Amino acid sequence: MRSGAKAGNGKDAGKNTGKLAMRSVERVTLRDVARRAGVSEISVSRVMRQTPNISDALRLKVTEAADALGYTPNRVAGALKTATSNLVAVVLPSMSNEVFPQVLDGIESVLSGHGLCPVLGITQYDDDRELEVVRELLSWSPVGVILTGLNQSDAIKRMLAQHTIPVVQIMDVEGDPLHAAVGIAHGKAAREAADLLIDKGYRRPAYIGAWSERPSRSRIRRQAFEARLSERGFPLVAAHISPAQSSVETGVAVTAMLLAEHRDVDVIFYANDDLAMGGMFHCMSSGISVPNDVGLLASTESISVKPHRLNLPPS
Amino acid sequence: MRSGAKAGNGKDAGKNTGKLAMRSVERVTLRDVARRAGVSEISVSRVMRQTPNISDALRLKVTEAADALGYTPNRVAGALKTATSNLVAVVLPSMSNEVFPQVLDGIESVLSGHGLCPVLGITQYDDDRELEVVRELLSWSPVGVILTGLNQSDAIKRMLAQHTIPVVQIMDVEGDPLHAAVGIAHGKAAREAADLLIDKGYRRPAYIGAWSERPSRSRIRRQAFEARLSERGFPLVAAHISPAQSSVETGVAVTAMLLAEHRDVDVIFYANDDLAMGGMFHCMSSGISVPNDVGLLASTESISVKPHRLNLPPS
DNA sequence: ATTGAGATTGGTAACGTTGTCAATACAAAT
DNA sequence: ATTTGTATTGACAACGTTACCAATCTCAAT
Repeated sequence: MRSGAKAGNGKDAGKNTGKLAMRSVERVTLRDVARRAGVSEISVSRVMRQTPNISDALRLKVTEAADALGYTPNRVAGALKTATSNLVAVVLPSMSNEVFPQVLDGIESVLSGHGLCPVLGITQYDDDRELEVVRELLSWSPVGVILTGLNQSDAIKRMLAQHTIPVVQIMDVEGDPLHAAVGIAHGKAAREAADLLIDKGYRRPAYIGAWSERPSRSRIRRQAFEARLSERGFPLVAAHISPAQSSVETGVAVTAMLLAEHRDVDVIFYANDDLAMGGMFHCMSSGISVPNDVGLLASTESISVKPHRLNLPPS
Repeated sequence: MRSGAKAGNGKDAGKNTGKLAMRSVERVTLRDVARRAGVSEISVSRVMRQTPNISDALRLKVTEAADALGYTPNRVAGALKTATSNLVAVVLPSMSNEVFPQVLDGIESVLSGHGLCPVLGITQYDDDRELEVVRELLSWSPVGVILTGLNQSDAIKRMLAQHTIPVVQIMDVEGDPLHAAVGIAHGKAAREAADLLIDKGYRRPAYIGAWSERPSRSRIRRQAFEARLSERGFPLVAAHISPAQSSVETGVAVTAMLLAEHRDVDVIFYANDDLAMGGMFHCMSSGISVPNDVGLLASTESISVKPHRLNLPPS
């Protein structure tokens, strides 16, 4: 597969004398730039890194030589020496749920503003895979890790403890973060949703979920929702959790089924956006008026942040 | 901001004697594992890499020591030595358009099956940013690069020419790829769409786009669509390209506006899924029957692949 | 002129790994 | 017993960069 790389290492001694760099087999290094500029390697390094206290003369010589040679710094070497990088490990469970691309988009835009690069790992909600992914990403000495959810396996926590980099856990804040958590208080949000529905006068609520509730966060939302409804005296009239993957189509199908079986339902709480969108489609195409005939609710977001807890030894 | 990392480097000389690794300040290296296992560093390296010709005795000693110390290989050092990595640079213009998360999902799943990691860069459709992103990602010695579209700037092409890694350009195949292209033949697809509509009997087609047609691919689709319609004798009746960002809401609004102004339109071709979904919503909520009153079409995908052209010097 | 405090440059030695070349062990073939 | 071959292990030197000391050099104050 990766053959062909054995490219003839032979006689490439000819210097680039022209202006445009020819295809160079050997990588252009600091040494090459230094030689061409007639300065030391370390000086080139400093110019490239914008270190303070560089004379204009030196800077000029170096940038000229670097441009001429088409020099690209080798961060791998730099990272080895400094034991840091500009990489941030980002571990997400999936890209199918619409929320994760959005989250990733946000992560990327903030990171890139700080000169950092996200390295992506996707676990497919599989704990073993998550361990592998984290191990893989940690081997690149990232400066930080972003994980999804608060309940990583002990193996992962142990592995993270070997490093001193900050860990941010996203999507959930109801629990104990390793360092910091940013996300949704799912239980609180679901209770607020229940309160909202009841306060609005709905009395016969139903719930629709999908895909065996893989992200445990959706299970937490459902349970909190259910519990709060019961507390308030208006328990769930119906609930259907489809084994199918969450999607607009699933939302259409399950909504149709549920409303057919339970004509008295007056509001439906959906596990996520896709399903709710499907519900909306079903109602629109069936002449069911929303929210007059049936109310639809996808989620109440109540984002909060747990501040970074410094990782100090218990004193 | 990134303070606090200056953590006391002091007296942590105590060996890990317990079973659970304590927070170790120093990184565990091959050397540590080797010492503990009573073998050479290179042997540890070989065991970790599953090199052939290793005795079971050695393998056992090494894995035992590695587990005990919680060793994680340092790929940065490995990458420096071997001048290769398991990273693949992935450069996308955006995460907002639903297609890119899907593409990224596909990329990640295939890559991870081969032990590769995507490193992500997002350009926001900005050529300067694309150059920066590519430079940044190349500095990590990826084994390959995935770019979006076929029209990168010359600066980028020159930079890529410095390396010998394969470049895959996605989303478009109508043009000359650097090495290989995988994507949609946009012009062909749009012409087929035009044919399809006319063959189905539609006679008064309209077009809806958004966001100033930022990805030039959508402009290509529109132009090809328009041209083909004219060829067939049924030119566009109306077109509206919203300055707003493409979204379901924009789709609703623009569809409403267009249908109000042009009651005779019998089919609408949308620049993308989001807009079409908005159009669908508008029709459903306005009692317009699809496809009886108006037909809606988002895209005809006609994926093709240009095979890898080996990067040989002209002979 | 002399001194001293920056500012500016360079030399050297790592960082943790792996390719290359040897060295050893051990079995099979003579 | 000797040779040959193969399986297994090790020593050493890089990979390209940067941290850590020096070594100059400049310029103003003594």
